[in-house]
Amino acid sequence: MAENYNYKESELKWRKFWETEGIFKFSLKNKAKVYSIDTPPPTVSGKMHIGHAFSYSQQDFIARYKRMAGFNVFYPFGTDNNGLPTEKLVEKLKNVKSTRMPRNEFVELCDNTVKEILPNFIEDWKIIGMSCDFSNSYSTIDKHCIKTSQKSFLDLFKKNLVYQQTAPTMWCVHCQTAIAQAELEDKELDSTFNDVQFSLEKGDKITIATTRPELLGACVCIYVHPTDKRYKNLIGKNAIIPLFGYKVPIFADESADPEKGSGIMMVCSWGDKYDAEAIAKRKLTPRIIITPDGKMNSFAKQYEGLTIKDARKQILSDLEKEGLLIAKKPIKHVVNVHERCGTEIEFLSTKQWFIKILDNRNKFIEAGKTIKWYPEYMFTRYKHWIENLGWDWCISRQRHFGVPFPIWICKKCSEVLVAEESELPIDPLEKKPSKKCKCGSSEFTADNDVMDTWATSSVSPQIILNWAKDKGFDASMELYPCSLRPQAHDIIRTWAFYTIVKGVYHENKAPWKDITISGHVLDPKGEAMHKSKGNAVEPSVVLDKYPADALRFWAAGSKLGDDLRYLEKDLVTGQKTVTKLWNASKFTLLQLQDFKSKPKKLEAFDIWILTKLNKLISNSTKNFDNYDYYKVKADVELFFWRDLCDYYLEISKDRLYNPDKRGVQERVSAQYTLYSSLLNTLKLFAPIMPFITEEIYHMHFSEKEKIKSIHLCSWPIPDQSLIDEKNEEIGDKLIEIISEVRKEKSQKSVSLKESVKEIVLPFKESEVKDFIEDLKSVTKAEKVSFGKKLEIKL
RNA sequence: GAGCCAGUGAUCUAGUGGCUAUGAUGUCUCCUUUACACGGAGAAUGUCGAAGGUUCGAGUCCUUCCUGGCUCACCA
Repeated sequence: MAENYNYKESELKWRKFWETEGIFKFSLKNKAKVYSIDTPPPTVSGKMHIGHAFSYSQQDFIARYKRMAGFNVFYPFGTDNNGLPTEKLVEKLKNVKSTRMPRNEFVELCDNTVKEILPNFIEDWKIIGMSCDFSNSYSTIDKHCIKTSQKSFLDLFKKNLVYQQTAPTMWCVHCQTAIAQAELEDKELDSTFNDVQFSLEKGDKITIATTRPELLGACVCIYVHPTDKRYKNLIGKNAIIPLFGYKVPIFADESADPEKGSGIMMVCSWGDKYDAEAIAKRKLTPRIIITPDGKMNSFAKQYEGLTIKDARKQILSDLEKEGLLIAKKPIKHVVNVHERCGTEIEFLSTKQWFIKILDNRNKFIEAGKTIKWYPEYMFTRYKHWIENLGWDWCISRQRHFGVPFPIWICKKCSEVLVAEESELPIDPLEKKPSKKCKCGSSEFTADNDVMDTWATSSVSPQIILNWAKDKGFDASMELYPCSLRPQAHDIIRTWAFYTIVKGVYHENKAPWKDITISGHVLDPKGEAMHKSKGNAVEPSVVLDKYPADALRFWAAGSKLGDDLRYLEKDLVTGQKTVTKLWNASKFTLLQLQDFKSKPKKLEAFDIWILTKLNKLISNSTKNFDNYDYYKVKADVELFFWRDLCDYYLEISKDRLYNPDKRGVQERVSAQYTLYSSLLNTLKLFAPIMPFITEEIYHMHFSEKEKIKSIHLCSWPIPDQSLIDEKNEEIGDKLIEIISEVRKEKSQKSVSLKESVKEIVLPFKESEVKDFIEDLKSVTKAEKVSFGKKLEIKL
């Protein structure tokens, strides 16, 4: 055995071994119960980030445990590479603008770029030791996924759960597409709260406070609260819009808050959701003033063509010139921005596809209740999100690289014709429908729109299910619901929620039995990591310096749902544990070279450590079953470091080194104990540190156990016959004595090797006699006697 | 504004009613000991956020408050 462990060499070696030997390949022949994991397909970006390394490690602990625990683990790997995030990446990598090139060229460029970067991207997941079946990887833009996604749409269409509507929807003027509520983010911006003077027909003046003066030309009516005494006389009158000069009616409406601003509110098309509701309620004709690319249109008169920002500036300055700007207070306010680009969202009236979700909120909450959430409180977050939903799910995007809607629109009667399931996957821009429209016409147009990326990733359970079926999956293997959905908490409102929606609509039940939610990685100060903040840590940099096992060991240090700070010292601790395993194994395996048969009888201290080991196995099993990998990590670490290395290895040395003095059977007993303790420690650590455990396993145990990978070994079962509480209690007391002797030597600045003349033990001889020889050797005591009080005579 | 989570030695952390509160990192002292100095032995450091309450007994349960983080909402 080499002096030092070369993790770089070793990790690469085992990664290749697992792949060429197909260790994690899903087996159709395996008749064991299936444990299926609805793995998150990471969005293809340049590189894996540390948050990925963290949460994917956590799910891999579970996958590896379940595999050892005897399940036939179905653990496919996928990547999410369609839709806006992929387009953004391609635009950045290739320095292009999708709006400035032909659509098909851009789509092709996306396709090629994804193919180009995918292998390297996936490699990062292999490096951290993910035990997915990489021979079966899906991509959300591949034919199979497009088919599954389009099939989902057809099913919703048939069930009347999807509809197309022209209405004000949230719009990103930068990405030039509609977006969904879940894609909003808060951003605090500097702005001004402006008191603007409006005139009434008879020359009276009123003041309205607004943060959005550029929408003056979009104002269609004015609200005051019905009980607001100040403004009772305004109701029913008209107001004249400053700078624009047209008249709008003044209504009484509950939605005007007398406390806010001047208590008078202008309704514009559209400042927010409530404006849209107000205009619909009053049946007013909207004055839509913003173009899809964020400029002012002809309603803005002299401001036409300006950007929103410029129009705001110009209008404010003109108001000021006219003496109509009564006050301008600087404020900080929080606005909704598009999460992908940070642009403030607008409301535009466009034709979009929506999946009905508002009507069935209760169903989604009920379905959520049938899933076991780890940690439990994450369900509350899910529930609150649903309770606060304000919109149906807008799934159409005015983009290019994504799943096309499997529909055509009749040129003559505008009827929607949907594709047949057998035609899928289909691009209606390239293929004509196989039948005529109801009206007899065969002239159709197809939509340029594509689906929201979540519309596809939300069918990930169906993607892997259909895929398994295609591969000849035995129908008796229950795949839906999946056993587990692992993901991070930032996408509860998107991925988890949308997948449950689709599950309820397509299969009438929740998509998984369990869901585990990982936290985020924070910087050393406990703040969120952002590339722009410069505090992000790259896994490749970490892995250049530390073993992947150390990274995983660190990731095992926090419980599900908890955020974890990235502190380099924790990686050092992980690395030390790897080294310690190597060194302890070096010693142990050397002692095991001639170990063949079981001992006739176990020595007292051997029973002591085996008792602790079997209790540890029992607890670790329980903890892993509850997804409490952090407890397993902490318990095994403590057992290994303290009980096994600090105490037992030292205790066993005399018997191992001096069989002529201590007896051959006594040595065999120690060998047996070491074999069992080390092998089981390795197994317990294997899900967390797969590389070092595999390395050590292959140095000795694979030959004896006849299983080609530690990750295919069965999870240890506690041997109740080896648990001896009485023995453990006495052993613990003697461990304390050993500790006292060490303390005494340490305080006297004497080496631990130094012999002790006599130890007087505060026990009855009969009670501890089986331990005495080992106690004498480990403490280097020349003589042991028994008395009332502990005495250590150096 | 609402909800959720958390507040334990210098730092991070375990601990869901019961002996002198766990472990790690850091600090200090000692030990080159035949697995390991990426080690070992030991020491010091805690009014368990605050105040009340329940209980024979509370870090652990309840109430209120304070602080931090997250999520959602408001954002004329």
